[in-house]
Amino acid sequence: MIKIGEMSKRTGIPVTTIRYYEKVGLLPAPERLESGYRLYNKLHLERIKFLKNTRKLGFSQQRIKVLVSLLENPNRANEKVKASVQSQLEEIREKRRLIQNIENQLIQIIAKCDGGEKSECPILETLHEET
Amino acid sequence: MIKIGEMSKRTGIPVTTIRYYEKVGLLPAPERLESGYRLYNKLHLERIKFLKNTRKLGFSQQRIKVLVSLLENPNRANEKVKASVQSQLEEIREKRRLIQNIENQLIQIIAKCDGGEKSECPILETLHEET
DNA sequence: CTAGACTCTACAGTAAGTAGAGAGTCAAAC
DNA sequence: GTTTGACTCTCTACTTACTGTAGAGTCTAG
Repeated sequence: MIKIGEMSKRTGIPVTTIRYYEKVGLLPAPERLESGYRLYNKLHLERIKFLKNTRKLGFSQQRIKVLVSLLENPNRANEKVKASVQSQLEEIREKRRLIQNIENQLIQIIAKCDGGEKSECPILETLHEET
Repeated sequence: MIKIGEMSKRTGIPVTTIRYYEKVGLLPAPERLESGYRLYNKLHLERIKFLKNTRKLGFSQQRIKVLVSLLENPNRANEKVKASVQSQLEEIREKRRLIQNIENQLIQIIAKCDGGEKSECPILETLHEET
């Protein structure tokens, strides 16, 4: 049984964030000492590692909640887990496409600047055009 | 001279967002009718198109403010414009790398699920591991 | 017994808008 | 002349996923 500071050290998640996860329902409320200090067990540690990993993979809290409820259900269909991660992959793919598109546009825009000392600026002009 | 609804129609930017741009200093405050209605001119139209384009390219408000101040300065060095867009490109590149990394990890994780009906779930197990 | 580290709750702030309430204004139809 | 519907105004609250701060209480080592 460990207190929140020790939990923070072991997981690398800030103390304030751990409390926040409890508040939003991603982490079950732990026991408390008489003083009100939170006391976490091994399951909480596992849960926080889970949250850390899913967060790193860009999962939204909404989607993490779905995964957590599957996690807590011993009769879960593992296909549902897979489906959730696949939806996440689709979202990420779409984001990557968007950002790649932006990257290409920026490269093209930068290429318009020839470094000339004229008063007009091809970059600013481009940024005013209709797209 | 047009009112805010017409401006919204011409630019595709919602009315509330136009007012918001004024509030945060990206768009100069326009004249007003006696009734208080905003009246925009051609320069405002140009500015909103500019904001629309830079926003589409993922520029932060902070960076857009830098560009706008260069835009407004007739003695600007065009090199500074280029430098700002190049910084933006670097940021976007970094984001793309990150998201590509996530995409690859998700693909690997999904591959671990063989669709078996067992009680253990390789995906959930992976999401509990230290990384 | 006291200093310093730790923990508690509650509230405010971040980026970049979006949505809604409630009130006032404008143009046109009747 | 009025009334209907569309438009506009300000102000506030909400969004995501936290982070930071204030002020108070608690624990532990010297």
